[in-house]
Amino acid sequence: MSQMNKVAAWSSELNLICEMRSALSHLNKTEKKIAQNILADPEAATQKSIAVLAKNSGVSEPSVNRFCKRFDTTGFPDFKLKLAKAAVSGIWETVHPVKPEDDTGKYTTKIINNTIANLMAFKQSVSYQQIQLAVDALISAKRIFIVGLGGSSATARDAECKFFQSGLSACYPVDLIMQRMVASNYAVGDLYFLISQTGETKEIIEVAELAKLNNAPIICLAPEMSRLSRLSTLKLQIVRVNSLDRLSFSSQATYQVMLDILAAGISVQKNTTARILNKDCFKECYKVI
Amino acid sequence: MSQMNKVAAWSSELNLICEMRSALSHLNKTEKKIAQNILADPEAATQKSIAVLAKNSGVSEPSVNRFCKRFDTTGFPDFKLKLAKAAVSGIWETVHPVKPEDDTGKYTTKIINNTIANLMAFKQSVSYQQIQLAVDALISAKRIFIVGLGGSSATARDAECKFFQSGLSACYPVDLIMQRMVASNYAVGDLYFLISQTGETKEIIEVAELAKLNNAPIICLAPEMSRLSRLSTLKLQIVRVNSLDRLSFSSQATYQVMLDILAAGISVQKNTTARILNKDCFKECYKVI
DNA sequence: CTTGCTTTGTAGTAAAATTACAAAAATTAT
DNA sequence: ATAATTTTTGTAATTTTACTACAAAGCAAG
Repeated sequence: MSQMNKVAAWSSELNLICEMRSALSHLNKTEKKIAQNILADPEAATQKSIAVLAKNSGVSEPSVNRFCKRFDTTGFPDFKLKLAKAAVSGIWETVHPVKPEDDTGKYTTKIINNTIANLMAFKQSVSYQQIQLAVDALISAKRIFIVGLGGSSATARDAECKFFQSGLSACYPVDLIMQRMVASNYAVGDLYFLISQTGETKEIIEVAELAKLNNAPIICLAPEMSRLSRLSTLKLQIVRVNSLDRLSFSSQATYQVMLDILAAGISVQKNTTARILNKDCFKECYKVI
Repeated sequence: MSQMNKVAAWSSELNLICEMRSALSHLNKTEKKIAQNILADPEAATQKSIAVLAKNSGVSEPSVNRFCKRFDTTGFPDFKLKLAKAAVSGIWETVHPVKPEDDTGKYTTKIINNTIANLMAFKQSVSYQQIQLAVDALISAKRIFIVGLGGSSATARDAECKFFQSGLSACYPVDLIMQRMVASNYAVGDLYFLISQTGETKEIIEVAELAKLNNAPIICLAPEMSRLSRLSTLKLQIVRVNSLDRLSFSSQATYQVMLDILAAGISVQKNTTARILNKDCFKECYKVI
């Protein structure tokens, strides 16, 4: 009974999963068994019957039932319902690393959830002002040169397509020598758009330094506090949820969304008729998408 | 029974509430009574028992049960669970188009939300079995040729990087002539990985047809029911939340996440030590990321 | 060691959901 | 128009699931 009130007092929090996690240390052994079993995979727990859950946790059914009631639910079915809701809204709370023993379903959902988590973090940290400035700079530039190496080369190519589609003159030189050439031959109206997931790769820093020599404007898409970031005039910083191994998810999806945002901004800012015209013109050359 | 199949076919959509709403016009009167009763207050419906819901709707209990099963749930409790989730997801129910009058903050959050909605839909519709098959096929292939055009060229490049990073022999021929050459010179052990956002672009269909002539295995990353999809031996289908203008968000992020999943699958499946070795070897050549 | 209190499990009960089957409605063919 | 067939809906029985009452086990204080 004393336990009951204690736990009930925390139930004002956001969601069941949070509650359970924070209550964990205050629970007795039977309750802890149940809680840990549920927290190990809340999504899966919502599919189980009270009998299965009890057996899996190594406790009796009434213990599970009592456990549920402690978290101000009317019983097991109600608990499952609230758990399901919490699992949906709480995907981005924690990032789950992919493990070697994960089966297809496990690693698939983990990666999707991790990517969503990353996007949520991005949403909270993104600076509208920086985006606005970037859009202005991109629109007013005569030529945009995009550089990205390794894993970011795909992102660079994507940027080229999207900017071009929005009616800008964008170019992504593929090889390193061309990139250096482009960086050293700055002309007024040029803009460099540099992409890096680390912000530390030697070759892209070189490109930035070359551009810097001519006081060229540089927009970077890179982690904050990176070397590339420091060399740039305008920083579009990407926060990382946390540094997991490369398996668990890539942050490229977030980069791509940033490009979508810039493209939208460009199109919105230029008047709409012009945009449609440009889009159609582009269709002719490329058979878009 | 005929109805059953019809409705089940739509169930690849985002969430139960959307599904019900869009199915509404195709339901018969008994089903419609139930659907309207639930849609009037989905949140409340999750609290009711099948008996109450049946009575409120003026139908029998088994009718409610049958109704639930039409929406690919295992029964009433499962239906309630999915309904609860759908009711929570709130923001993701509808995808918001970017409008010309939107300010920076508006279109930024819209695009992020839309992308998340798309990922959620993807998560619900993705077939683990297909992923498993694709991973198997990729691992056992001697050479993998990737083709993507226009907007998908960036995705193709990304696939090349990711597969390569996982220790596979992947190649993305950039120009069309090379792509055709590669497609017509199939050798045993080759695998074609074709990417298209429409699945209808003439040139990629050509590539698929060339490969098909030699009975080559083709994996496609394309919308379901597209021409490219029909030509492929293994289909990794991407569901679109709905077809908004290209401004509101791109589906490329979802494609990229699919690649992340495949890469993870490959790495998990091959033994871990080999993976790390390959990664390091790759680092030498490329200075990864 | 015993008493009193708390916690946990067993067994029985109640409720909820599902299935099998039959009746009714709707559709089709004659 | 009506008989025959198919589809849809409801009734009743069954099964599953969750809950309650109570008893046994564990624990703390005297």
